[in-house]
Amino acid sequence: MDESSLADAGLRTTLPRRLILNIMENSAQRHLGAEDIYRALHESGEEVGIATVYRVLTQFEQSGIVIRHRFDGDKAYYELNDEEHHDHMVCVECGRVFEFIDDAIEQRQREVASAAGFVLQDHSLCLYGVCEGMQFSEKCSMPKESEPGIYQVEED
Amino acid sequence: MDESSLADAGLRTTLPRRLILNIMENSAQRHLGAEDIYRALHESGEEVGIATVYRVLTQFEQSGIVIRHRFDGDKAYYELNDEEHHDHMVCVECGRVFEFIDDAIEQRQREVASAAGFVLQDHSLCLYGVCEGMQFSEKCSMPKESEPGIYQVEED
DNA sequence: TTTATTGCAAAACCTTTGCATGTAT
DNA sequence: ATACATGCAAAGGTTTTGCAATAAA
Repeated sequence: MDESSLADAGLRTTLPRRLILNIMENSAQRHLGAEDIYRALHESGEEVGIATVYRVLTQFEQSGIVIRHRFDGDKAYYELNDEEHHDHMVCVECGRVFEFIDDAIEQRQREVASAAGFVLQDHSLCLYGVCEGMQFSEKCSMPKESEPGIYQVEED
Repeated sequence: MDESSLADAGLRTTLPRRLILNIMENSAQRHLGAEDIYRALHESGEEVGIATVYRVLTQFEQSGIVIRHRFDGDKAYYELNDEEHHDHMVCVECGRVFEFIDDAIEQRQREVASAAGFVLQDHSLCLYGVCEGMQFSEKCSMPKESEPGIYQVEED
């Protein structure tokens, strides 16, 4: 995912767009809210308006550069679309977001949709619970989001 | 689910609470937004403030009388908690919400969580697509929500 | 130069809250 | 009588929009 994705998406290569793309690529957190990005911009001295952040994120979503999530709260979270579909687990204690892939669930969803005559376009699955780290300590000790963190469960 | 559920929940039996419970029990739509309920109240001549609607729905959720969903948009939808867990399919064309139960998916979620050391508390799964009715006509011809509409897919 | 993009402030939208009044127990 | 519930209006948080100024093509 480099800057050419902007051109590919039919978006002019502007400073705000390059900056936001950069932040999302280099953030320790894969899942960022608009306000997080706005804050990161200002912390690095870049004066980009919050309206622009929202507009850019919306354009990024429409062109497939990012995926917008709305886990459980009232604000949206954005993550780069790495073309590898995954679902999410959110720790209700520490708020951290984990990703996982499970082919059996994916397959089953297709069957459910098909059985109901539904043409499946998309889905969102989010598990809520307490992560391993928070079960035994105040501080979460699970791998950071910036580390490889996709759990692939073995098929039976 | 009758009015005694209010007492069971430790909530005083007040007019607004009875009215809202009634609307949710008798609505053709199982999934209602706060505004929908507010409108229904006013259409039947009951003067209940929108703040009360929100407060009552929050209390209902906290006492397990209703379940709050936040499908994809920015507003919340509430449905009576019939004690039978199910997931949802939302038609992106007509907006109708369908319910389904799939034990294989439920089981697999437990396995995924467990494999990640996660203590699972809850989950939300929503499939998005085009319902059968909308594939062939302008008008959706799928069973109305008020009719029995839970799709139970056979296990393999 | 032409068209898209930005910034600002204002508004839209859904939801929550403070406070005085009213109601259930 | 007491504690809880309500209505109103005001405020909260997030996201969108109008419009004049600016920058990319």
